[in-house]
Amino acid sequence: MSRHPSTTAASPAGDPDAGLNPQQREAVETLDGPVLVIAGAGSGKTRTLVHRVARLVARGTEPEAILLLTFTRKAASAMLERAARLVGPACARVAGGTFHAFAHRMLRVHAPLAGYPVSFTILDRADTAGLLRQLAGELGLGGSGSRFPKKATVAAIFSRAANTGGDVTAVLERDWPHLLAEAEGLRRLYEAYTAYKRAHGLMDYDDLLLRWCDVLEAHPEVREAMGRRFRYLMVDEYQDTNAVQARILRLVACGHDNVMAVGDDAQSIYAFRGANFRNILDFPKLFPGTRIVKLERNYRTTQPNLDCTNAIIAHAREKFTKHLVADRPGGRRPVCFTALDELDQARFVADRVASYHARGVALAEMAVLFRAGFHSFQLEAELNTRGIPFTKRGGLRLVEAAHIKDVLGVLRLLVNPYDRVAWNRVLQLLPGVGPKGADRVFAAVVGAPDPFALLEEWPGRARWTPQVRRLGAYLRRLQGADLALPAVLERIEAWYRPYLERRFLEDHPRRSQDLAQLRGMAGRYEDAVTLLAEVALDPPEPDESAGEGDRLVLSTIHSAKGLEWRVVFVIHLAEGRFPAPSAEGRPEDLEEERRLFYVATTRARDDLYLCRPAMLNFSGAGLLPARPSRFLEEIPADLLEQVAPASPRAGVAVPAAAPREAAPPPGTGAFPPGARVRHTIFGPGRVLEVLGPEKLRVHFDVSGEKVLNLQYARLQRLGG
DNA sequence: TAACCAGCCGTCTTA
DNA sequence: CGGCTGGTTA
Repeated sequence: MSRHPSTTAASPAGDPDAGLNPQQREAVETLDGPVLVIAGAGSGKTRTLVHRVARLVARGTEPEAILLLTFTRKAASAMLERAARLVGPACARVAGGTFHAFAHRMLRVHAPLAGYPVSFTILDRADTAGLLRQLAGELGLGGSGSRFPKKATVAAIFSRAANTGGDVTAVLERDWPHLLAEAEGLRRLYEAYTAYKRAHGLMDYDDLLLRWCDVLEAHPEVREAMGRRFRYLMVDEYQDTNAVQARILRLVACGHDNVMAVGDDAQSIYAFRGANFRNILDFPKLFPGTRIVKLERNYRTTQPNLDCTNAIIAHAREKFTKHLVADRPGGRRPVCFTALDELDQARFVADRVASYHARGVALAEMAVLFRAGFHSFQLEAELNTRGIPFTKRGGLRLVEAAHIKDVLGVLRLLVNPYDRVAWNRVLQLLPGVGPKGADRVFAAVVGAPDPFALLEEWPGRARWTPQVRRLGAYLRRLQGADLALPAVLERIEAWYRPYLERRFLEDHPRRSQDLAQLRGMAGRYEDAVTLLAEVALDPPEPDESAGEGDRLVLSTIHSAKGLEWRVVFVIHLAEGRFPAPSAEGRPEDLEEERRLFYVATTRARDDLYLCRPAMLNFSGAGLLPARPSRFLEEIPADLLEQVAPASPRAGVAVPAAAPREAAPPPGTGAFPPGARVRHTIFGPGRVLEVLGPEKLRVHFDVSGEKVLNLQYARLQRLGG
């Protein structure tokens, strides 16, 4: 590579790095060797990464030799576009994407080294749940009325086990002690699940990273080739990586150690997915000689907003001490709005949005953020009635809908005719075929050299035999037709239409629009394998192709990571909503909830609104007074401008006393016999008997009967 | 014995 | 809206 002195990086417009502060410059100019950038929110870390890419290219580094790993593929391409504007179109050739996409791309070549076929299939969450259900059934676990945990829990346990060496019992002891009674069954299921995936060419999200890591560890020639191919590695959002990702990074950087990791420990919000923000602390151990750079100047927002966000993170138990100082002058205090209820909150947001819009702020420059996907339902309704266009990020996605999965299931069979999850789905579309019938057909498919031909000559005498034969013939013809991807999808849709109409009597027109959209996206991908991987790893958002025009952004906080808007509303800042009830009683989870609140509030450039409804609709229990979120109460009152509803709406009582008084610690009166409840450790259950003013006998779905003392027990009322 | 259907329950975040 | 349950049907 050429070695221009770094200070003379060429640019027609003079110094392209003008305007960078000394810390950013230091990060940009340290081109060789390991660098760790601890960056505060809004400190211009994207800008820093962009300039470093530009600097590398300007001094003659081949763009293909630079690998930029970011949280989403979109973040990578946005950065590369900016870099291209800075030094030229060559930057577009920089390799970039998520760890999972990178691992997938590499495994499409090297999968056989990990004992997998090159045409393996990726299992998403629902696929995993379905497979676990089947395997549990085969092992005689988890029948109705048993105490076996829910599939989502099982999947979480297995994910953690896979990432920590495969010891299910150890994981249970640490994180799910109340499930230790099921350890034996879970261990058997884990082994069956692992063996099954390997035997049938299926990988879940963890496998993509783990198998790629295995290949790198066992094959020095592969990792040396990686080291030669990618000379410069950059990782954004490093606080959200897990131990396996750190190992992959270590292995891919072999031979040069030119790695820059950028992250903010205060914004670590993916622990539930195995991310560990202590990774940041360990980076210097992984890469000896690491240079550490801190970015503490904030360019995004104003001092009053920053005072508020600093106050939030000051309560974090564990943190690097970073005190952000705003670069921008002026600004006003964030507004804390106490709404009567959820409708009032929705109206307030819609009013303000409309008035900003009238004053010239584009809708797309404003965002409403919330903890969970369903928290925005009422607001969506309000926006619809007022005709304010919006787009929603996070929550349920196009590719998770049943009809899309049906169509993709057929595509998966064409790619991998031994994909059990796909067979299951497709076979059960046939009227009369249920789980048992699908199992029987699949059992024969496993040993068949040509599964489609086998179906064509299906010998069974069941009523649905002709349908199975027709399906086999159809699949064989489709496979032989050798069509381009959009044409294949068109054929699948035509075949699927009768089933669609049968299955979704009410709303098949809407669903078939989704299918058309899927077909439209298919043109972008070269083959089915790529489409399926993209859909699993980086689900395309339907709105970005169809969403012309100016739209307000509604987003979960997780999906808002790394983005910013002029005006930000955070809604549902009430106990019971935020922090998430499931974090109750788990100090580590509560810390993560606080960091999540921090991420939300640091998205605002100009105006920040913190909204809390004083009354909330709790499922089953009805409308109840809700205390403000504990995180809201941690902010010193003088840092916020308090706003209450102008006039109470008719028919809605405003709780007169402070809401904290309005909801005393619930006595047994809140839990009558028969009520559905949830306990932080024992999970859901039903009240059997009230034994005293503070004592209840409860039957828990998973762990059976317990006597609880309400003075200590954290019990939550559910519907029912 | 397996599939189907109606009704009920509860909803966290995600590559 | 989707997953689960329990009763009904072929």
